[in-house]
Amino acid sequence: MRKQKTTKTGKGDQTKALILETALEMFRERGYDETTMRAVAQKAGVSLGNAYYYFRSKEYLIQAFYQRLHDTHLAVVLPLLEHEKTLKARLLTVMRTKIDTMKPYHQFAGVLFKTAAHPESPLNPFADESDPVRQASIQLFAKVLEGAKVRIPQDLRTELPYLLWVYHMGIVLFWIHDSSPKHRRTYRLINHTVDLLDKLIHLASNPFMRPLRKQALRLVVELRDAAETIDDEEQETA
Amino acid sequence: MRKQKTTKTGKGDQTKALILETALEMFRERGYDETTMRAVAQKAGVSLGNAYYYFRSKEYLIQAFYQRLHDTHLAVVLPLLEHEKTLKARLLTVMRTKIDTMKPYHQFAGVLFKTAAHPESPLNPFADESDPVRQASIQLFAKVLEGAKVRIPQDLRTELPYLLWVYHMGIVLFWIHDSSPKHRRTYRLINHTVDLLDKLIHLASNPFMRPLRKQALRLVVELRDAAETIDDEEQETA
DNA sequence: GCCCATAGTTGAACGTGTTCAAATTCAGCT
DNA sequence: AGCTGAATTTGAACACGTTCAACTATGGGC
Repeated sequence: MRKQKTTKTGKGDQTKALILETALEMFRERGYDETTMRAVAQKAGVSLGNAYYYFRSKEYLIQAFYQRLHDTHLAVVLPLLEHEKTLKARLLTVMRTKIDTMKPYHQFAGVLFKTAAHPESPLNPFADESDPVRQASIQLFAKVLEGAKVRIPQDLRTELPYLLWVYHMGIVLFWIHDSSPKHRRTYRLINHTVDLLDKLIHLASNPFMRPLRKQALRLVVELRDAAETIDDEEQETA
Repeated sequence: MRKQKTTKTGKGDQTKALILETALEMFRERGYDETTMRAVAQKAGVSLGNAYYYFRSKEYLIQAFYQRLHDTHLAVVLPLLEHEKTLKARLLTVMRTKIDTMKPYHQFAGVLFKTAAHPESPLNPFADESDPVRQASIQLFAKVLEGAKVRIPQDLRTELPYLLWVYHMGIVLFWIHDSSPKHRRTYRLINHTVDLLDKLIHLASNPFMRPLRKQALRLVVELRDAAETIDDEEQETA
């Protein structure tokens, strides 16, 4: 009675998937701005209005892009992580493969951040606790930590996945702006920052750093909570 | 012969200023998205095309907003700085007045960052070495440092104005997203981060931190240089 | 077999930012 | 006074994202 709705929602899902595939393909080939909703609809063989029936706006197509990207990255990085035991090596692997995965979308990614940085945008990666992609991404950094043979105090260990995710967002932001050949600058930045991060984490784990560490972590928690509460009222307005 | 071109460029400057004033006023009252170029042109008493003759795009109107904001902030903060002697107090003063100054534009500011975060945007505050507003803003933090009675090693002292500017950008970013009453959260964040920054600067100035400090500063310089070189090729395309 | 609520689909229409060829004004020159 | 080229100004036109009232298909209930 409630399970056998094969056609009811089935048709819609199919059309939605078709539009999404078409859009992502065109984004990859021509970039975001150069891909019009009309062109997507036409190539997908549906009407313009139909595309808007499934995606409230052009921006919402980007959310699907986030998801796709993360899945691809996971598939690449998880097997590689099994061979790396130190925190530094594991972080390096994650960051390098992340950039590798994003490469085909370099042009497209610029727009991604432009819209994501807007507070009212539904794509703002810092808002909306329930965003599954972000949670999954933070989860990956938790896994990076778990598998590493390193002693880290519990208070820091709790917040580190989130902090590493923020760091990783920073690297991505740099990569978006990086027009050097083969994005060498970004890879070099990853090498340097991971090395530095590794040292900082060890320093912060030192017992005599405890008071300063505690203070910094309190701040981090406050920031994170604020980010999650923010923009709540704007859901109604939209 | 070359000084007396009163009317030649004078007329244009006048029209340009008129359009700008009108636009900023409407931005403040209705927000950026709700202010159309047509409305600006009409209120300014010029044609739509004329507005585009002086401002290549709607975004270019924002650049003037940056400038205006900084000038206002300077006028407020410079007198106040004369009474503050410690680094911490001086930083607090600068940051608090910054938010005070921006308050009337809270809604508008969201869009500002949205466009500014786009790598190809002419407003990207990290690109374009020659951006005068950014230089002036960094200069303010240099002044904050100069007037403070604190011993800081030369290598750090050189980079600190830039680093403080980046920090200040982070606070502004938070403020844009902050919908708490009277932006209390932002002011609280400023209190906490300035306190932390003060401690970190003292820690980093400690002789035994020298190697780590050197490494971190090398990274900072590289990042800064990269940001300045970036997006150069895109000037042609635009 | 008919009905109807719901899911799905359509394309015209709106308002927007932006472009551009043409018209107009203006200062200096003859 | 008239000419010339540059600066300025115009408004129609374009392409786009988005909305919406209307239409069609579908499948479960009688």
